[in-house]
Amino acid sequence: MHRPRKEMIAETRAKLIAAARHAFGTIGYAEASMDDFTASAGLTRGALYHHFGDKKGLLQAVIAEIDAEMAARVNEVAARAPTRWQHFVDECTTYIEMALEPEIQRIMFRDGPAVLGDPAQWPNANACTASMTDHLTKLQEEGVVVPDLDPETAARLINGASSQASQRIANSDEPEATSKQVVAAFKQLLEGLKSK
Amino acid sequence: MHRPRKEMIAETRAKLIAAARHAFGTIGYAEASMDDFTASAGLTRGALYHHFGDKKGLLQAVIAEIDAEMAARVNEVAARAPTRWQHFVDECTTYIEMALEPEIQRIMFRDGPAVLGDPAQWPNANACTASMTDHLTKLQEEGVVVPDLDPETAARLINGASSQASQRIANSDEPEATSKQVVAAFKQLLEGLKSK
DNA sequence: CAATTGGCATACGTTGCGTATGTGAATAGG
DNA sequence: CCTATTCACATACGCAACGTATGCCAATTG
Repeated sequence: MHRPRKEMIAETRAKLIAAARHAFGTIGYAEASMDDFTASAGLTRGALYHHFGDKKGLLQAVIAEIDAEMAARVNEVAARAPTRWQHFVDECTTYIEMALEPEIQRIMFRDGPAVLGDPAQWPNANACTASMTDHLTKLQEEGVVVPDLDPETAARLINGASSQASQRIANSDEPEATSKQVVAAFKQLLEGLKSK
Repeated sequence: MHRPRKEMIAETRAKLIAAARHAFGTIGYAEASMDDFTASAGLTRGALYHHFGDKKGLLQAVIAEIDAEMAARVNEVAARAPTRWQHFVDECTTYIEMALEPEIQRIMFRDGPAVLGDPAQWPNANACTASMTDHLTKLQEEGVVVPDLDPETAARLINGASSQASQRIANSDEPEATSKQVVAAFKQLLEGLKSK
């Protein structure tokens, strides 16, 4: 039996990531005690250090997992939409919607950058931006978007606006009403990219 | 003599804020040992707890100080500029320039939000956004900016894009070239706010 | 079947935070 | 001018969390 061994290891890693993800997403990275959340997974810090080196390493693993999920969801929505521009806009709004989830907001937009630095430099967590950059490039080739514009730069700026958008909605007293305002303002900004 | 007493207290506060600001701005909030940076100011944690309650309280004080400085610099640049729209754009680019400083980036855009939460909810640190909101409101009244747009919401989104802009420039291999690209893309986004 | 690898736990030392308590100097009152 | 009180700040203590060093047992390899 070769499988059980490998499977147990993979399961341990998965359990640690899941427990950490929950802890980081609720009480936050700094407040999450390694003793506590490893215990909640039926393990100890020994397993954590063995697999991830340190607390930061585990955070990286959690972020990689979330990033993959986000990219999958964005690509899913990507399929339908009449025009490519509409497709691009939908992609952005989907991104904002996802960022509304407290777990994603906390890990990807607050604690992540504070602990690991500029998200643009993260190794395994740029799928969403990459996708947006792709679309912008193609829209440029089609003449929909102004030519003198670096696609990745634009994608990063839009990402920044998106995360603020989500935060504003999430912290609002009336999320519904605020959401309409925020998305409207966001789309207005995107209009600036179009050629006339 | 009533002054010496009051002055000593104010000096102590100032020394703590300065020492903390330097530590937070260089090694970061989490890594900054209260014992270390209070000692570097010739004091102990006793003084810190007396004046600021805890480490977070001191961070708030540091942030309030930086915010005031940033607002002052923005308002300074604000004076000249032919049109109000140009004035607004200059304000934004000045903001981006300021955010290039490692200390500001680290404290205001990375550690600050992680420790204290959404900057929009900070008590004494919204002078810049308030100023931008003001200008947007007036530009709307003048018909330069599209009418159906919440000014504060727009200001927040722009802030998000600005901070990303600064980070991209700061982490670039060729800051000069990148800066041109980033500012161009940023201005392009702002174009979207104008009425046609 | 013996040897070895490695996944994970246990044990220890260190560091940093928060609180409770102490002290000396400046102020206020008589 | 002398005493009492306040208050700015230091010292001392306990606790929690991290990182490392070490140990153990099961699974693999030959």
